[in-house]
Amino acid sequence: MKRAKTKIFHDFIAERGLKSTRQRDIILEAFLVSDRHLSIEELYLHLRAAHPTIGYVTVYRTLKLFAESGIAREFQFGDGQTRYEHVAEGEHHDHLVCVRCGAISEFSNAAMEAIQDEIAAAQGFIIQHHKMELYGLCSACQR
Amino acid sequence: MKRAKTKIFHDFIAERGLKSTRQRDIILEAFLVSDRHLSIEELYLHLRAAHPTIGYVTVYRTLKLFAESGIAREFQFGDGQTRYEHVAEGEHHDHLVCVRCGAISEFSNAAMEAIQDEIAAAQGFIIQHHKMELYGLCSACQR
DNA sequence: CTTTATAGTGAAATTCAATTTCAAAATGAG
DNA sequence: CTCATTTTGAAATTGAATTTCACTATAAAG
Ligand SMILES: [Mn+2]
Ligand SMILES: [Mn+2]
Ligand SMILES: [Zn+2]
Ligand SMILES: [Zn+2]
Repeated sequence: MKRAKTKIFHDFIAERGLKSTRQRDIILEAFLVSDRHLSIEELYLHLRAAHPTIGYVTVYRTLKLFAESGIAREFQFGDGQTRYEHVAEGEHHDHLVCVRCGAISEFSNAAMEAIQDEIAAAQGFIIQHHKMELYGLCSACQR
Repeated sequence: MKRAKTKIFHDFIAERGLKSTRQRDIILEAFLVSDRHLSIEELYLHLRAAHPTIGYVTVYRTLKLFAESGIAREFQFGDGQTRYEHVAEGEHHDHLVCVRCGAISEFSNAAMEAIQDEIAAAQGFIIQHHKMELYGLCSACQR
């Protein structure tokens, strides 16, 4: 799946007449290897260890491109930082966010998505995307 | 219900040893009379017409107090502004947000809330609050 | 009706992540 | 290789949220 996302992004770059650069490849690799919901700052700091010359702005712009190309989703979990995760085509899940430790876990529920469609249909509304997040205490933080 | 919220807020003010001020009463009245999802800026500009001396910061701080007292909820619908709406005790609803005209409509669905509880229970997660928003085109914007 | 301690107000300053600007560097088509 | 175009990264800017601070208002006490 990492290979698939890499291809999707490279195709996107080609289609748009953009250029393939060393920085984009490095950022893409680091992003795909992570299984976290990374903020720009976090990914930038992580990269800086091995690649001190890559700038914050390049990480920022590249994550935006990932989202545009379809290999990433952008989130606001309310901690003041925009976060990104890589997702496979057609895949979808929502999140549980621990308000104490910040841990983020995932779930996917067909019944819930079906209800959303019903609600929208009832109001003649066409859904483009949605936000479904449960905030509270993860099991580890309940002690 | 406007009376009820006014009382709740005044009780809150009293309990916390805060003071009753002309500004807070004016802001409360304007807030309760509206049925919109107001940003700080919007409420501030609206108030300024009749009360030019009330400052933005006071509106900001007062809306925060409303939220703390339980008569208001705070939202981020992704347009870069924090929004507030007044809600009755125990009442709950979620939102449909039109990405074109910004219209916000509401819904409430017991089955959906029940599924949320199941999902959290399955992961041993304790929900404190949630975010459920459907983004897309309202019926008026589909032409 | 004072006095007085405490809270509130509003303008201005600050914060901070996001975004834009710009001059220099890199890419890749021809 | 050449050259038009894109990319990069540092620095500057933006904009909403938040804090600071000197002054004012509130209300409890006398
Ligand atoms: Mn996720
Ligand atoms: Mn609402
Ligand atoms: Zn936790
Ligand atoms: Zn609309």
